Amino acid sequence: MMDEKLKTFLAVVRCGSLTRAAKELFISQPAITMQIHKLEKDYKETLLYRRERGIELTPAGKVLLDYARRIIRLYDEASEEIGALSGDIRGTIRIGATFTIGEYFLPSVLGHFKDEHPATDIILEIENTRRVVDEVAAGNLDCGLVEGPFENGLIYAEKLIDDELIFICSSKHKLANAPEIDLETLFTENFILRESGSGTRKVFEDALKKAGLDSTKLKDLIQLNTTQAIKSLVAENIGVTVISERTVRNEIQQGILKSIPVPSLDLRRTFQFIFKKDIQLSLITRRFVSQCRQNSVFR
Amino acid sequence: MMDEKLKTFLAVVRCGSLTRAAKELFISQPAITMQIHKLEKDYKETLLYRRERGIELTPAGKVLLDYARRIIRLYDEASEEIGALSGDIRGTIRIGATFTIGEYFLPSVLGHFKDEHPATDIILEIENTRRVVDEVAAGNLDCGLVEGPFENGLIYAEKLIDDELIFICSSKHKLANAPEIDLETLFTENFILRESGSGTRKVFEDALKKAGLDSTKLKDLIQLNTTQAIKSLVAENIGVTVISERTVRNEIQQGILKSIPVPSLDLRRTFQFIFKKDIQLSLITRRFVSQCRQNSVFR
DNA sequence: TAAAAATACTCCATAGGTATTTTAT
DNA sequence: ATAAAATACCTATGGAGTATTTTTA
Repeated sequence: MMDEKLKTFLAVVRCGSLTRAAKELFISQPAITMQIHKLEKDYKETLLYRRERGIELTPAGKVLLDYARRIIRLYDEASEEIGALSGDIRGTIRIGATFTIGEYFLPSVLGHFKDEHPATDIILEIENTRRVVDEVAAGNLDCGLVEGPFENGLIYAEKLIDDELIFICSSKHKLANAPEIDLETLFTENFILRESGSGTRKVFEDALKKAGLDSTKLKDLIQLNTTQAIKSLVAENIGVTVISERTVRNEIQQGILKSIPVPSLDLRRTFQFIFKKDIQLSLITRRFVSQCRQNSVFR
Repeated sequence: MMDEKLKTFLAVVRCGSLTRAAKELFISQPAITMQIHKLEKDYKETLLYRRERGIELTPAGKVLLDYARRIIRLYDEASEEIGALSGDIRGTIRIGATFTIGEYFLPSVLGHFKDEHPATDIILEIENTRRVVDEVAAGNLDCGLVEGPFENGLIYAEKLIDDELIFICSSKHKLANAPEIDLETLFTENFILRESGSGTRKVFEDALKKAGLDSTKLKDLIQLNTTQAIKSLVAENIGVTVISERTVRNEIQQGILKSIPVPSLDLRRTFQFIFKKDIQLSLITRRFVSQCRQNSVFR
């Protein structure tokens, strides 16, 4: 089970000698020799230079070492995951997220996750991108969800989704079927926005600031603290708003809400999952990651 | 070699029956039964519901199926890669890249790649992000390098680096030690830029356009078609320029060039490697990807 | 020449084969 | 009733052990 030959190969590399590996694995040294010979016969390449004091890897050995580690890791993860099928998964997961993702997207994911894994403890730390990246790199967090660019050689990043804020109005609004509109014209409309400090509001204000504009110019501001309430008010044609595209995709398809095209503003950002490179993720972390990938808020 | 039991399990799932799998693998049906029983004993879980017409996977079977595929894929890749160590790698790699990456970053990578793998054919298609994404998703390209956000469920994306354009001047320039500067002030300086159509120029003009500004306002424009020449002119204090940060990192560290902080403009983008999901990359593609990850232009 | 790896030889566990029975619908 | 899977039983391969020789710096 689980490819004893590859495990032996890993032990030999780790120990630097067949004899020491034999002691570590509690089998005889000739058994080790045989297993390595079998691998060398299978791959038709010498894997080890036999030196007087221990061994050294050949180029083929180096390639196999990399693959052997990944293969054995998968075997381990498979066992662990199948073993965890019966019985609750226990343990703690430490997640880092930026404000936008942590407050806006994660609550529903964490709800589902806690339902399915009631015996786990979840620690969510909301910080800015730089802090999340640093904490993941330092090993203080199991994974992170960030949207900004960052530089850190210890981090492996995988794109989750792109998020885009769009301007919307009711289908009865006078801008409902308008062609492209500039920001000055749009700013004369009544705006309904999330409160200051909300993720969405922050994305919007940051983009305005980057474009050299001032959000205080917005007219007759109505503030609400839920996306749903804002959508309802916009649908009632009380005003317009800026909102994450994926939260209104259905309403737009049904014709209840309309998107207002504003070409001069870029409100897109890429949500990324980040992990510490070369670290084996815990079972519970892998579960969380796979739930995020499947969750509808990230599709 | 290569875990016959897992291969048998995959064949059984593929065929939907032990008997059919036995025929496909040219071994007896009881042999298949035994191998599956061994797996079930190892993992202490039933893997298959035995139905009258063929089999169905249990939850544990589904988990193992996923891992078995990944494990067998790694075994295949290991064999292929070790086999390729002696003798040139042959074949064709079709790479898609955006203008910015394809013209600006890839040439040096492709140079090295062709040196190390002279027997390969490289097809580089330079298109916009949307086209590259679509062609990779359609299977017409082996991989893609893009910098923009995109939406496509068939695509797996992995961050490569973040690229940032910065404004620079000579250390003798009057802005060399200035604090934050707004764009209007900066635009009164002599600008030295790449020609229209260059990747860097396009990033810059796009960002200006997004910020509602006009690049034609730039004063006394000098145009050159190489980054090196621009760096030399800026160092000679002939003017200022906007340039990819990583191409001047050394000169800034040595104090030859200075970065001019302009807070109102965001010139960052994330370079991403993209692949078609659930497709096994060819050996040559994997080699190219690993060379890109290691190449200094992406660090 | 001394430590480490390879070989020689024996033994037994296990994987595979054929023939047959049991199971599930 | 019948197709498919499980079991019984036999054989042979190969992996592990001990004892010993060969290799390498």
